[in-house]
Amino acid sequence: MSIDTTTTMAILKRDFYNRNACQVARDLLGAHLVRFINDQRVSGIIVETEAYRDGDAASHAYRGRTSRNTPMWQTPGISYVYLTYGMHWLLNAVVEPENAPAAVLIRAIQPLDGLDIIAENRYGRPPREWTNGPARTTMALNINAAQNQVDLTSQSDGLWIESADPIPDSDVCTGPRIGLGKNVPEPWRSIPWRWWLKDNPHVSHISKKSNVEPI
DNA sequence: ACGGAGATCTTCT
DNA sequence: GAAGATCTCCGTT
Repeated sequence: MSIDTTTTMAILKRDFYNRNACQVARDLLGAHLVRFINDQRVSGIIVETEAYRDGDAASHAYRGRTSRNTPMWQTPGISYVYLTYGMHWLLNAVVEPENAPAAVLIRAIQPLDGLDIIAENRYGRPPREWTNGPARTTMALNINAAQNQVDLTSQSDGLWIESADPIPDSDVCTGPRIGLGKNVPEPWRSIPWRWWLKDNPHVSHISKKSNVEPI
């Protein structure tokens, strides 16, 4: 789909995040993930997300609160950044009311501003592979442990999300979440809690093996 | 284009 | 001690 990038942006407020993770994941499609690096704006359009909810066996929060997953219980609208596979940082937005552990994983963006910085951060890779995955996205935007538990509703920490033109349902696809452990039981294993923009070339490469169905 | 394996280390059992 | 909300490289088609 083509995307209008001339819209006037507004930073998403806490109320936006204080909702069911599935609704937030759906509505984050098309929003702009923005990072400030060396006084330069680096951003991308969110094109793929996943929801993780309370009681969800695939969620980090499922077996209770630990030092790592504590942000999931905290104020909606903060970040939850964690290290996976010993080497990759993944960015989540914490959602739902405080004490209801839930988050939305940002799985892919379409590069928008600061392409020179993104190219530098993803040196040697073709543009198509700059941000088409959750760890590729954090590498492109210099996101790591320093961005854990920052306030996404404020510019003060150099990482926030802005609203843009709403995406119609006809341009949204859903499917099962990617990369879940093989011991994750049904219905969580195949529940369609991943959302992406139809035909967008920047969705995560690893997800392209999975099924593709419109809402 | 696709598939398999290694990388690498924190977190929790 | 094992398992990850993954990426990259290197093989083969």
